Amino acid sequence: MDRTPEANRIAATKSSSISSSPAVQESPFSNFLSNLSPLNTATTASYTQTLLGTNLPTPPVVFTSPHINLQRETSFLERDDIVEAGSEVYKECNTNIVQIQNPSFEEVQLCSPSGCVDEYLAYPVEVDSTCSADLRSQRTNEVPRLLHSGFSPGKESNTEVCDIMFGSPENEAVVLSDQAEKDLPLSSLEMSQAAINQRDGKKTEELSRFIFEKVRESDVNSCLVSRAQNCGENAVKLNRAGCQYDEKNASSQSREDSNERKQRVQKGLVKEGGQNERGIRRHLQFEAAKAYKFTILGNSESPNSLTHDGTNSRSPSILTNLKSLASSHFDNRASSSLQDVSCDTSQFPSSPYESFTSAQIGVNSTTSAPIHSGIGLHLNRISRSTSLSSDIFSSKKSTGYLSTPEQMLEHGSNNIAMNSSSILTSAVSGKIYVYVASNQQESQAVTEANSFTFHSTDTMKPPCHSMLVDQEAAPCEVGMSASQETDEVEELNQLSPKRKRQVQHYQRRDAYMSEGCKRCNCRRSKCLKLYCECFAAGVYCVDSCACVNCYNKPEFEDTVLDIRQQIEARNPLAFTPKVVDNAIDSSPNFTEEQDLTTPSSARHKRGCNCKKSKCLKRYCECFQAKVGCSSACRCEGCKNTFGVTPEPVYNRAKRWEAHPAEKLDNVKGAIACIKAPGIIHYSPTWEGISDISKLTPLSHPCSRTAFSSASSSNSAKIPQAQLSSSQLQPSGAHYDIPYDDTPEILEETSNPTKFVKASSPNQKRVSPPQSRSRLRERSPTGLRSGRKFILQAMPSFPPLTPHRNSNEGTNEIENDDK
DNA sequence: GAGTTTGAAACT
DNA sequence: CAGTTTCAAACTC
Repeated sequence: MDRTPEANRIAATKSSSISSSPAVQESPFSNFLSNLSPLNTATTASYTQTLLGTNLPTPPVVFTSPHINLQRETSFLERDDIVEAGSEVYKECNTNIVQIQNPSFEEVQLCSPSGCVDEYLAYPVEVDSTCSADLRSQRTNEVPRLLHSGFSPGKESNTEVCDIMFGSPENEAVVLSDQAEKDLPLSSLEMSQAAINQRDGKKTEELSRFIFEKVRESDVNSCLVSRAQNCGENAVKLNRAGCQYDEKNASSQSREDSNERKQRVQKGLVKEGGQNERGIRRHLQFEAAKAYKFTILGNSESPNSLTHDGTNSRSPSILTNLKSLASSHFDNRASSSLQDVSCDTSQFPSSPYESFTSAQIGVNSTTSAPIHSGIGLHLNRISRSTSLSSDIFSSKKSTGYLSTPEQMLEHGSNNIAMNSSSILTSAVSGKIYVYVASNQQESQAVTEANSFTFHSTDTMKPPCHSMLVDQEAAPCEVGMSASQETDEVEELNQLSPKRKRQVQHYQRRDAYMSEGCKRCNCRRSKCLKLYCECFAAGVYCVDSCACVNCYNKPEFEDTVLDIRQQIEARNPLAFTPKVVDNAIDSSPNFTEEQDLTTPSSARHKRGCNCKKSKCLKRYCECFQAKVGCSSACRCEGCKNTFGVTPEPVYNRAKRWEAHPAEKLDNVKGAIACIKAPGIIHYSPTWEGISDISKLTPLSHPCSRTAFSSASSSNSAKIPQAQLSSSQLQPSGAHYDIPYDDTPEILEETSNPTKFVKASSPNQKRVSPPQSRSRLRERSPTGLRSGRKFILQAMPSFPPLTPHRNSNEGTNEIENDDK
């Protein structure tokens, strides 16, 4: 294999203790960063291994949860130990994961590099996200390397799992044996075979029973979470491997087909729709496909280099990884969230694990699950935030779409692999960009979707999957808090009977059409523009759509992908969830007390721009999403009262007008919050720090409410003195604060007349919608991307705080300047 | 169901 | 980047 300059550089970097610069090398902070950064060690090592063909030990891709360690103020020495220990832990955990052994507390500790169980419980998102890779974000080689770093589950485990999951080898389709001879990655094929088996109803019960039992055995949530940390990553690797196979064996054919289709499409000769996908809405596997394209086609690495380990490629441990993911996701908050938002929960299997895993592997069950869209997608509207669930069903949909084994071979493996990848990347997505490329804004921005997607469980509408498949109108239950329902009932009672019926009609329609259940009616956009709700939501149109000349169908996948890429080129966040959960979106350090399913915590990411509807009609995206308008909105005469958190800005404005003194108190509170070591100190991430900006007169100064996205542009106005006294962590985020999400409250203080008009304060948006997002995207990269961000966002500002680590931060800046 | 309104998306 | 056009959903009648 040719060694590219990049490879040489990395190899050299590896041998030189992985330091980006001499200056950094000398910095304790940089060492600290290196220890915290999986890519610095694990990825680079794995990549080096791949390039050099050496048999280096499996790199310790152990996410040492910088947050926790910072929170606990782990010393550098401790961190070194942890990282080193992580190498062993990594292997240990892999073994345990594959074998699905009964977890023990010791194991939990092993899997948790910092030795703390609660850390991952407290930061499930971080844990998951760090283990995931948004393949779409692979602007660098980092992720591919990471994904293909040595993961070699035990053979016994392979056999065990494979046999149980897919039956004995003799029962397998020819595909498997053929692939086995070639020693090709079998992940996707196995998935395909599993789907076939499941479709035939041969293995469903056995599979489900196995999964559920195994999951029950692993009943220690914390362990599952910890496992998911590694499993998520490994699963991504495996999925990636599956995509590889697709690339090698299936993509050429499909690409020919797609090119041909594209040509026909351009000529308008293609007959839209196909029998094979009739009645089935399949999730667009944009991210997977994009990742596949990028990493395979656009990456300098040859496909072969991507898979350096046959065992890796064909490891069935993806299933166990999936299980672990499922376990982790259903664990604690995640499980409740998914269940809460379930669409027709009666159709769910008794066990969420069972349901989740079954869906993932393409079981053609009757399980009805949420679809949500994708980038992961993901309900570009509300439901899109349910990437997890939606992606789950994308797999199932693919299964349905591919009705024959031949199809599975030709398309299925690819699709399923991508689906799997999608599942994993989106479900556990979040902050992989931290380890990808600190300056990959687009990647980060796009990755945000994943993060939001997974996090915004509160807003997810279970994709009425059965409906999508069966084309039967099984109304989704609109996720809504009890209080919200009560309010709506009261409002409804006050309406005239006629109006009441109308409202009820809309509510029913709402429920039915709630994200994932949408049908478009496009006529001129060919369903290839964001006008099309299906396209925007990352799903293919279904037969029940009334669209005309629709190209948003599986057979036009390449076209769809191309169009989507074009759109994303214009706006990287175009396909990200429009509604995000404040709690999740804002910070990974949310607590158990925070109900992720509370719509009130959601907000429209970019905000609406209503002029006449007063945000009281469905024209308003906020209203449609049943979320309150936020500072991100530029609406006029806003009367949107949806949501409690964030409180509608206009309400806050009014309140502040009425109680200017309260504003001052809250400013003080905000400052106090910044200063509070016990509150801010534990969260070294940007997200956590950004919470400061969410202080509102009505909420606790340190609560994660009423996020003000619009404040970012004004954030530079924050007095440095306020921050200089803070106990912020020495991460990049530390310096991000004043330049991004400046507390709206602070600005309002100096401009009390700002809210005379009952409208969103962000009518005068200073920065593009994605600007803030990008900044915030960059920020969570925290330790990794801090330097980049510092350069870009605050080149002229000195370190803001006398924090003990401020010197390191200064060094970082200085180093970057050099 | 036709026509109108609305606001996001796309375009210039 | 602001203004305009296009588009499809939402809404009204």
